[in-house]
Amino acid sequence: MVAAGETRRQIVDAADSLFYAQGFTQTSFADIAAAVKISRGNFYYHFKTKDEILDAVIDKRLSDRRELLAKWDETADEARKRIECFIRIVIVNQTKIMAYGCPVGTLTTELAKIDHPSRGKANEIMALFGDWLETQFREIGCGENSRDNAMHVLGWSQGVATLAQAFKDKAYVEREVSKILSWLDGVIAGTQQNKIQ
Amino acid sequence: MVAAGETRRQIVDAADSLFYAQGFTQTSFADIAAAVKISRGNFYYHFKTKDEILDAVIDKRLSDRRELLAKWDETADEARKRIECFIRIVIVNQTKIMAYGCPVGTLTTELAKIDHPSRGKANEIMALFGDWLETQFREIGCGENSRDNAMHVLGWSQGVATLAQAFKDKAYVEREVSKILSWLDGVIAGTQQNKIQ
DNA sequence: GACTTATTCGGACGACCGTCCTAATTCGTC
DNA sequence: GACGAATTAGGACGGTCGTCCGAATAAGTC
Repeated sequence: MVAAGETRRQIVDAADSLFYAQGFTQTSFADIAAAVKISRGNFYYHFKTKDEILDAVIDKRLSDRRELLAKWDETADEARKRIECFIRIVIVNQTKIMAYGCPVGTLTTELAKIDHPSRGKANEIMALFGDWLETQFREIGCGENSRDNAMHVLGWSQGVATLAQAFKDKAYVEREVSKILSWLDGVIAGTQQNKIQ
Repeated sequence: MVAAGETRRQIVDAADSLFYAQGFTQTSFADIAAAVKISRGNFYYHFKTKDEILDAVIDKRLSDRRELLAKWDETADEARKRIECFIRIVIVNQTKIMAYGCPVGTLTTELAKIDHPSRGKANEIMALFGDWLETQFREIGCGENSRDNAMHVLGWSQGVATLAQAFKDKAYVEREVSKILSWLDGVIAGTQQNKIQ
C-alpha cells in the first residue's frame, strides 16, 4: 500500500536524477523503470510519453529551485549574503557539478540542440535564477545595472560549471568564487560611493 | 572522379556540423550519409564505428583550432590583441552560438554525460585554448597568475556562450565582451604597476 | 463478499539504431 | 580492352527505442 501519487513521484525523482547524470536523450524508459523497480507497463499508466515525463521533471526542478531561493530569502538577511549563497552553489554541489555539469545549463543546452518543445519551459529555470539575482542587486542599489549584474553572475556560474566538469579542478572553482565575491564587493562599494556623491 | 580521401573528408565535415548542431548521440549514420549523399554501406568502408567518426571529428576540430590560433599569432602583434581575438569569437560566431552553444563546451559536456572513451581527447580542445591563453598572459607579464587568468577567460567564454544560447540576447553578449576587455586592461595595468614598483 | 475502480504487469508493435556483409561499379595500370 | 584494386550501393542482422495493449492484481465502497 502506497500513498496516492507516490509511484508517480518516484518516477519523476528517478527521471530527474537520470536526465541530469545521463542526459534526456540518453535516458530510456527502461532506465527509469529499472531505477524505480516497476515494469515498463506500469510506467505507461502514469505517463503517456517521454515528453510528459520531461515536463514533470522541469516542473519539479522549478519548484525545487523556488523553494531553495525562498530558503535563502529567509535565512540570509542581506542581499549580498543571498547572492553569496548562489555563488557558493558551485562549491556546495562541487562533486555533482564536476561529474555532470550544471543541471540547469546542461538541460537547456541539450533541449536547444534537439529543438525540443519544452525548451522554453527549461529556460524558465535559468530565468528564475536571473530574476531572483536581479531582485537582489536591485535591493543592493544597483538600479538599472541590476539586470546586467544578475546576468553576469548567472553566466559566471555556467562558465565555472562547464570548466569544473572538463578539468575537475577544485582549486580553480575556489579561485573563481573568490574572484566573483571580490567583484561583488566592488559593485557594492560602487553603489555606496554613488550615494555619497 | 574525386581526389583521394575526398569522400572521407566530406563525411568528417558533415559529421562535424551535425555533431555540433544536433549533438553526437542524436546524430545517426543515416543523418550523415544523407548530408554527404552517399549510401550507408559506403559509409562503413571509411569508418567502422561511430566512435571512429567522433575521433576524426575531434582531430579535425583540434587542427582547425590550432590553425586559428596560429593565424592570430601571426596577425596580432601584441598578446593583448590576441586575447581580444579570442574574446571576440563570441561575437564573430554569435549566430551559431545562439543556436547551438559553444562547439567545444557542448561536446565536452555531452561526452562527459555518456562517459565516452574520447572524452579526454575532446577536453584537449578546451585545453588547447587554455594553454594558448596562458602563453599570452605570460607574455603580458602575468607570471604565475597566467594560468589563472587563462582559465578565467576560458570559463567566461563558456558562460557567455551558454547564456547566449538560452536567452538569445545580443546586447548581453556585447556587454560581457566590454566587461572582460575592461578586466583585461585592468590586469595589464596591474602588471605594469608591478614593474614600476 | 460482490462490484467498481485504480494500479501493476509482461509482452507485442513498428521504427530506427549501429554494425556488417556481399555484389556491383568505378578506377588506375598495362 | 583486360585485370586487380579501390570504392560504392543496398540490404540484412540483432538490439533497443518509445509506444501501446490486454490481462492480472490490489484497493476502495457498499
